Amino acid sequence: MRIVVADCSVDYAGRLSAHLPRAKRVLMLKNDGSILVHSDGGSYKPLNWMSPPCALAPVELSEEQAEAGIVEAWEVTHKKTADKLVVSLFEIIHDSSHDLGVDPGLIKDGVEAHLQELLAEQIELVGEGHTLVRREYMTAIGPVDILARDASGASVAIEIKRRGGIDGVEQLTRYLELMNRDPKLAPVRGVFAAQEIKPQARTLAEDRGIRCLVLDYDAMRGMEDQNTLF
Amino acid sequence: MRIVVADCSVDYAGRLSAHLPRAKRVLMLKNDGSILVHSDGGSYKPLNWMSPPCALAPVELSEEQAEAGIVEAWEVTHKKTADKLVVSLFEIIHDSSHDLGVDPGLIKDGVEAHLQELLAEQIELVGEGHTLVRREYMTAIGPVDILARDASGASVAIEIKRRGGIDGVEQLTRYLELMNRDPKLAPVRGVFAAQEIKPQARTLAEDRGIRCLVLDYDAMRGMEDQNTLF
DNA sequence: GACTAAATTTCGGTA
DNA sequence: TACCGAAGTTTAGTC
Repeated sequence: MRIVVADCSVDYAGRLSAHLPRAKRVLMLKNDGSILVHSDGGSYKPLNWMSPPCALAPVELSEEQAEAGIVEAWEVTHKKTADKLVVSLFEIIHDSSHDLGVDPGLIKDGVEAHLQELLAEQIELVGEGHTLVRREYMTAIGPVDILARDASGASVAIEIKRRGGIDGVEQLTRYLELMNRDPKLAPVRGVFAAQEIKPQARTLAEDRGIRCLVLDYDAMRGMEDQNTLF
Repeated sequence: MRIVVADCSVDYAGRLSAHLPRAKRVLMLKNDGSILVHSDGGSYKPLNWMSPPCALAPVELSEEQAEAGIVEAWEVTHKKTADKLVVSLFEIIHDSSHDLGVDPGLIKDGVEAHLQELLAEQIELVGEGHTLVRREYMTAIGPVDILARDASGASVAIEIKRRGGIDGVEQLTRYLELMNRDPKLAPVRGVFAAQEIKPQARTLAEDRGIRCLVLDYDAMRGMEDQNTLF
């Protein structure tokens, strides 16, 4: 990892063309040849970058460039596409390299998977008398998050999302269309369950006869803790 | 902007829980209080981070922490949510601060917007005798990229994507359903135009009677250059 | 490897 | 300001 703080300008040509006017920035050069150009604001997304696999090579300066005050220039080219990033350095303020080694990586406790697990355990939240058939019920076009039966024994397909948007309703609709063609399952009702359901998604879902269910993650987790106490 | 290279471990609790075991990493502390934790690989996404608005504060070390070899610890808390990131530093290898000033920002020449513009100008690419009605034709559920008429005067709704996937076909399908209920427009045919159309998206589109059109961006841009020459 | 769906998405535009 | 869709999305999982 090499870190350079420099007064620079950057040009990118690839899937689009972009230019960064001259300013002081932080350049992070990773070992795989990739580069990130960061400013002092924004979120984690760099102003510009080149993703691996790519290679960085110094550019021989033309007279015009030298006269313009450029002291060094790099060309970072992608190895598979024609993407190219050119960094022109006017002044190098800081330059250091560090051997970081291989990172052990992030360990995360997911949320959507956990939500599905919790709802499978607390399936009665969908409605009284409901029973779980199985999680990740496979269909030809992908797995339905939860397949259950209601008190009368009818099939219920449940799609779970952290944030419920229109795409989730579309996804569930596709599953329902398919499942309702299966005489062993039909009729299948749909339930769209999410921690938060956007108004347009709710409208679309209800228009299609899909019930919406807002999940309280903390309450469900609390229930789980209670259950595991005994 | 402060840059710290350190042997550290990181814990995040917020929308999910995550942990980074002890290793050497680069910590980028931006002026707005935000922090990025980068390793020497991956793409531009940090291993962990805290987005602004947030604040960084040193943590007083407990005896256990000191005995474990922690020399310093930071707590970065989000100002609006309850998100929290804790960085435990075992050894600081590098630490420097730099005043970058405000960045002038990225200037980019878009692609999808440009594609839409080009196709509106070269609407005959959709088919001989086609005429443009308007770009960004508003419907109750959002704007259709292009509304046109074919040689016979029938409406044609065009959805433009850079990469055509299933979601784009779904989007267009929603528009078509709605527009076909409008007697002033119906019948409306659909055209799914993209630089690249995925096979599954093509199948779904054609199954629904939507025509697929692969766009050659460079050729279209070339046409535009020709047109502007005269 | 191709494709799909999720993301602690972030970012920009519009109502 | 909230909502929605795009992103040079990236990333993870499945087929």
